[in-house]
Amino acid sequence: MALTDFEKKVLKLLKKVPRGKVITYSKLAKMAGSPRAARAVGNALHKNPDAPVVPCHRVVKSDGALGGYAGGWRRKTKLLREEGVVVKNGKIVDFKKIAV
DNA sequence: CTATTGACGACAT
DNA sequence: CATGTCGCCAATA
Repeated sequence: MALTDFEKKVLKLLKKVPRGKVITYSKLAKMAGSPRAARAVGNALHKNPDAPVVPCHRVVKSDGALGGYAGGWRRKTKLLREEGVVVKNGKIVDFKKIAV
């Protein structure tokens, strides 16, 4: 998959996110070293070399919306629910409480 | 090197 | 609260 350093960093950070919690693209970008590169982060995840190694579904938008997902936001929502995250109408409930 | 694009963010309307 | 516009960064053509 020839991932770039930036993408690798993002993936690695994402792996650290505990199950049942979520993280925002911007926060991930910030940890990766570029606080405004939320889009670039999304792009990295979209390429999705993750599979079972990186929980892409735990990445959401800054306002608590799910954002996108390679397999569709429906799937993302379902996975989050499985981990104990309550999602309502495409938005995360108590997002602030479960966000890392 | 420049142009286009995309799983975003903040602000204006 | 919903939608639209501009700005952001990195990857790719």
